[in-house]
Amino acid sequence: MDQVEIFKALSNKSRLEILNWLKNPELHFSAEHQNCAGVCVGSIQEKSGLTQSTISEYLTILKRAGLIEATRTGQWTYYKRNEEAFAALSKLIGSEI
Amino acid sequence: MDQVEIFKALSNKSRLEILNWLKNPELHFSAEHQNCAGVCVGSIQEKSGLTQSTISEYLTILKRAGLIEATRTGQWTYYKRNEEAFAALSKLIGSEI
DNA sequence: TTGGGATATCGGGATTTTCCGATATAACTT
DNA sequence: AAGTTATATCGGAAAATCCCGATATCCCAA
Repeated sequence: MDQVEIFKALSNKSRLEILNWLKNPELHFSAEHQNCAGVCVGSIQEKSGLTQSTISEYLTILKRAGLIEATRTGQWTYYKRNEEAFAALSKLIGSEI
Repeated sequence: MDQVEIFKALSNKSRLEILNWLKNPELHFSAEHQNCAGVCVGSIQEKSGLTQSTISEYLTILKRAGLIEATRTGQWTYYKRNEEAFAALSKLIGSEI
């Protein structure tokens, strides 16, 4: 758990927005663009207004920080939050840092 | 409470180190370089190995993010943690973000 | 097996961050 | 008033980040 990498991942308005959307996918994405594995890249990209390459990169940054998880199914990659990571981070800030 | 500003402030190894030192000043600084208002800039600078200007800037960044507080006394500025801010951030990550 | 759709990676210009040395300011001392 | 000490601010080189367009890869369908 690289603290600096996590905080860097969180140091961007667009990435915080993505994490917020993924907290309640059913609220932010239509049913056909999500499943139990998460939401696909294209839906996130479309909603964000940023380019596909940027969103793909941002999702990779969040994934490398451990904040989200990816599941590839056919040509789609579904991303969802790793809630354990957020719980651990919350605890860390509340006690260690 | 600007989330991005807070996470940017935390996105640096040296600044995280400073916050860690300030968590238990009595463990990391000699008694004559601290008081109830915190630890003075020079002591932090000396311990860090970075230059005076860099440490002064880093403390300003942490202060602007609300993570630490400054008290000027004569020619010294004492810095200490703002624990409420850390508690609030922990709560935020555990529920909002 | 070829074409198309979804995602990842590459290369890069613009901006920001990192950390420095030099200089300014502010307060104390004599 | 002049010198000293503590801190803040300025200007800048190097590195990192932001976000893009172009291209590559991967998978499915016809």
